[in-house]
Amino acid sequence: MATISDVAKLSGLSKTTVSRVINNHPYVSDKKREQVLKAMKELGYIPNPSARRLRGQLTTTIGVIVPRIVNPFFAHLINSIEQAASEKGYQVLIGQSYEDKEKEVAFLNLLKTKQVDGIIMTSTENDWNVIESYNEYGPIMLCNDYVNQKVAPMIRLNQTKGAYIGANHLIERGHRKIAYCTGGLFDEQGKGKDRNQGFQKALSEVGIKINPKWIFIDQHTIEDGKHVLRQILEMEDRPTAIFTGSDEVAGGIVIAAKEKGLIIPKDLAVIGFDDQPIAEILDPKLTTIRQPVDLMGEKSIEVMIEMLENPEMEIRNYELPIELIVRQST
Amino acid sequence: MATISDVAKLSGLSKTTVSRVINNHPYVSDKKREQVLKAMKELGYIPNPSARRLRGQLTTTIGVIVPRIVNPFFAHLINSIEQAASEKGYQVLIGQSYEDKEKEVAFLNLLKTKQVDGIIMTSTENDWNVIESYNEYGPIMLCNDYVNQKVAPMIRLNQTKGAYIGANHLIERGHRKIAYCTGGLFDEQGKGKDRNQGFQKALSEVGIKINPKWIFIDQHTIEDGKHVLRQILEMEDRPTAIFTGSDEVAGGIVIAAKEKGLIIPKDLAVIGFDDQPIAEILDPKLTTIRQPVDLMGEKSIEVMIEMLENPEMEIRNYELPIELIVRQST
DNA sequence: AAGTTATGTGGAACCGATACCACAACTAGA
DNA sequence: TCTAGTTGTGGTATCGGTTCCACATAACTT
Repeated sequence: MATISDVAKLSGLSKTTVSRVINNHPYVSDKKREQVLKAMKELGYIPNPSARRLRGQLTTTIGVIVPRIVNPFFAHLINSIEQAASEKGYQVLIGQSYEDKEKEVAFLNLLKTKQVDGIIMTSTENDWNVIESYNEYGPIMLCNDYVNQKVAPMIRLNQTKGAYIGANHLIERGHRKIAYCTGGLFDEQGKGKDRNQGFQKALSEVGIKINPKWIFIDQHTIEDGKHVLRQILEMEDRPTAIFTGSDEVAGGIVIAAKEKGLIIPKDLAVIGFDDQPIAEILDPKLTTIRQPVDLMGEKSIEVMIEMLENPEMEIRNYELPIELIVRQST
Repeated sequence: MATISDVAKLSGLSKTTVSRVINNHPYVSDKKREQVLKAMKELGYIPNPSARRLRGQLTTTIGVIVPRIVNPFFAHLINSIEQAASEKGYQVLIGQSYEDKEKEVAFLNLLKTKQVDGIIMTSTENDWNVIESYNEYGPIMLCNDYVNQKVAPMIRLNQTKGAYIGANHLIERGHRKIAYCTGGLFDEQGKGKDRNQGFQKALSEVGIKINPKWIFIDQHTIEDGKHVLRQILEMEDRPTAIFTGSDEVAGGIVIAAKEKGLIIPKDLAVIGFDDQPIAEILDPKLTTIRQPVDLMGEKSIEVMIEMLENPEMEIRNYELPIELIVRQST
């Protein structure tokens, strides 16, 4: 592998001049610039990122933490972040936390060792005070998930509103016995709590009391959804509609319901969250709450680069529109 | 951020000794090892990977190229590779080629600059002679996709057999008018060609001639599948069954067919490929050919590490089982 | 007892880039 | 014409590790 010294030697110039050409510094004559460029091409030279990272500050790499890429929502989010980043000349380093605190910390350490310039977190496992301690090594921001303190820039959706319009839609369809599936455990802060609030608000506004038996927590996958439906079938007093925190769980419910001979939405109305591809694949197609993934990615990169260029930037939240997509499952 | 010198100073020893402790070298007395460990903990020291990469050889990082992570098949493949890698103490660096030759080359360059120890390619965009030129900088292997020369270790499935058993299944169900969707263009080598052969073999064995009007190339997405169905509907002489190169295309066909009032499998039998989650979500559930993603990931890492440890290793192919999953769409 | 070999430690060069500093040459203003 | 500023170039220290080499001491051989 050719090094900067090889290029310097071949072009008959110094390493400094070569470095200036690489980095588009001023004060290099056109003639020597040409010489360097020619030598670089001839040798197939590529600067060694390790050396640059070690010496310089900027790595032009942004880290993105997701819980798991097999979740299509996050796959699409990564995708949109990467697209936006590459337009700005940044690379993206993907890390999966697998919902594990230690894995998350391991990834945050990339900031310490200057492997990435900044980190976009799409989920948080550790408490904020743990994460915060890494902030001195580089900017950290949140996209999708959030904490309810103004500690870092956040790209967020109004989850309260999302859950509210979803629940409201069910109420407008005439339902009063509404079940609720959430991904989090009890979620003292962040997405889960806000959705809970939106859901509760919609119901209490029309005087519906929530039946605690119809609350399902820690539901994530299609399998979880199937299991929820089975539980519902065993109840004497069954809900007529169900609000879920993800299209996958909703999908599981729809699939299992059909297997058991239920008609959707007549026997059970189901509403999802995210507007993932699965929502259109299901039969009946899923009514869901759309999260604008592409916008989220774009905005994240925009804000991240702003932070990188101006570390003293004011911390603020960016709220993106959330929208109800009515299809056939309600 | 603490450096090795800080640790050396605090423990009252030399950088050399600290380095030996980090790397588990012999010839360090227990007493000094303890001192170093204590100092490391006290400072929250983490070795800087850039510095290690720059000087040393090993990066304990393996690169994986996929076309795009939003394709669930590849998301799962990455996932299984990452799981296996992390068990062996390796990290994984994910690169998306977006089916673009230049992006693929850019990723291969990580090998040149010692950012990764080796690369696992799950798809190939460039000709092998382009890719081969990077082989001198580190091991390259193929997983999923392959070329028909014994140039690099390959983890592959017998695609010919896969297509053969799929087509055969349709024939056994009584179909003689069978359409064919493939992902590749004309695919002079690799997966596409082998599948074509398997498909042709099954048909010609029972004396069926292929109708060129029923061959659809370059089909990848759900949308593509919908489009294929519309084309079929416009034909005077329609196929009664269709073999597709991916569950997504098959899914699109199923969805569009239902919209047009066709009954599957009565009016049209559909068979997919990959056994992705979508196969079980669809209604009717998709008959498909399963690729053992978890096995593929495990085996890839096993072989990659073997290559890293023994560069002179014999090049061979590893064939994994492929299997027909019969559900409701045929 | 003298000569090997095994064990333990530190100094310093080195990996490949960047950036500070010194200096040369040229341009412009007074 | 002289000083001050602009433009262009190279030498060298530096980033944070690893590794070669020299050297010291302890443990075995004959």
